[in-house]
Amino acid sequence: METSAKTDRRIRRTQAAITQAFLELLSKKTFERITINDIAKQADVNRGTIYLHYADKYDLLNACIDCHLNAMIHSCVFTHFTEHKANVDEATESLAALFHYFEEHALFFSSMLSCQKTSVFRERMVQIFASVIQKKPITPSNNQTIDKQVLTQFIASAFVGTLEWWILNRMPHSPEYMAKQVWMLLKSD
Amino acid sequence: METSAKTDRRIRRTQAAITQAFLELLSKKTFERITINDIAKQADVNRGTIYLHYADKYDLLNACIDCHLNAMIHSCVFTHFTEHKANVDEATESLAALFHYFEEHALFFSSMLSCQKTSVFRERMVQIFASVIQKKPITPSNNQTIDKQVLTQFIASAFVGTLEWWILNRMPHSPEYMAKQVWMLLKSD
DNA sequence: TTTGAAATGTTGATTAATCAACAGAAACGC
DNA sequence: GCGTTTCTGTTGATTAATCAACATTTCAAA
Repeated sequence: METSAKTDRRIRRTQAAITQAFLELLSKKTFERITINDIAKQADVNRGTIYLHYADKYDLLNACIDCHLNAMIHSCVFTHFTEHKANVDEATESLAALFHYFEEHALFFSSMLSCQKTSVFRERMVQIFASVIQKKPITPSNNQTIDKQVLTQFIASAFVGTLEWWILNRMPHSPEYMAKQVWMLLKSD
Repeated sequence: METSAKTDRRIRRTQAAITQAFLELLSKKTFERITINDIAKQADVNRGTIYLHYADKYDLLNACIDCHLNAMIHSCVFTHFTEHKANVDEATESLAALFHYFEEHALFFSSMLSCQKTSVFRERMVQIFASVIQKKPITPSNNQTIDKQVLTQFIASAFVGTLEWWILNRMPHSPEYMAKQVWMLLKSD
């Protein structure tokens, strides 16, 4: 992803404006009711310009999902809690950071999770978490005959499902509390 | 000032970005210490682009002054307090709105007033207030042999001086209080 | 159903912004 | 003082964004 290194400043600016405008609109309207005209007006960009970057609003949606999931992963020092040395403090801090990211962008995630494309978005969430988890040597303990892939999918699904529940139920607990709870559950595996 | 009607969207955007960046920088550094590079970086604009719109940073400063003084005049329903029917409530409300505008943009005005170009900025302030006052039929009462121009200059100077004192002394009174006081003084003339 | 308004996606010509490179001026530390 | 760095203002070639216009399509209301 050699993004911002050499890309023209105008491209960076307009893409940022478009995606931000799109997210702003997503906090007011549902995805289906958002038009290209709306986005262009909100982003202060010519309507035709949007088509220079995205085929249609579905393409834009996917790009936004990519961007956001990527930002989410990078927002927390996510690598910590999959390391051998299971430093409890570091791990829960990382998890809390992740929950904080969700809290901060709750509008986006709840929009994504509550619209028709729920399953698509959930699948992509699980996928990206699974790929992150898979990169790290997980669960040195309890190494009975448990398939690594199965375990990865198991953890990722549990994680995403918990996040989804937390977001859609308007975050009934604090990020720190959730981080603690999830960490305890992860350790027991 | 047929500004936004037909001007290219890109011009509007970049000029807005540049002037806003300039104001943001003015709240941190003094004018003399601000470089074109700083402005370009803050505005996320190529350095050369600035020269497409402004000859140098002094030209930019003047343009910003124009813009800000214009916005200030239009921010309050300023016409009220120069009308015949001296509705006290409306007048003080307008004045309070004006003081509120100053309070909100105190950083800009204090930067302008406390730098070397104090006199230039003050003169322009007096000038614009005088032109606004002059447009309206003022002081129907007490119409002794008082030259209208003299009166205009008198009021404008008093007004600007009071604003300047208020800003540079870190706004020791509330906008409402100042509006009341100034209105009482204006009525006595 | 028909009509009218708004959204879509695309086109070509035009314009603004970018980038890299330049030479000269000012500012800074040694 | 001198050398280094940074800022300045300008250049020309290149690219991205704009605008107006177009034919379709969608959609809501008469």
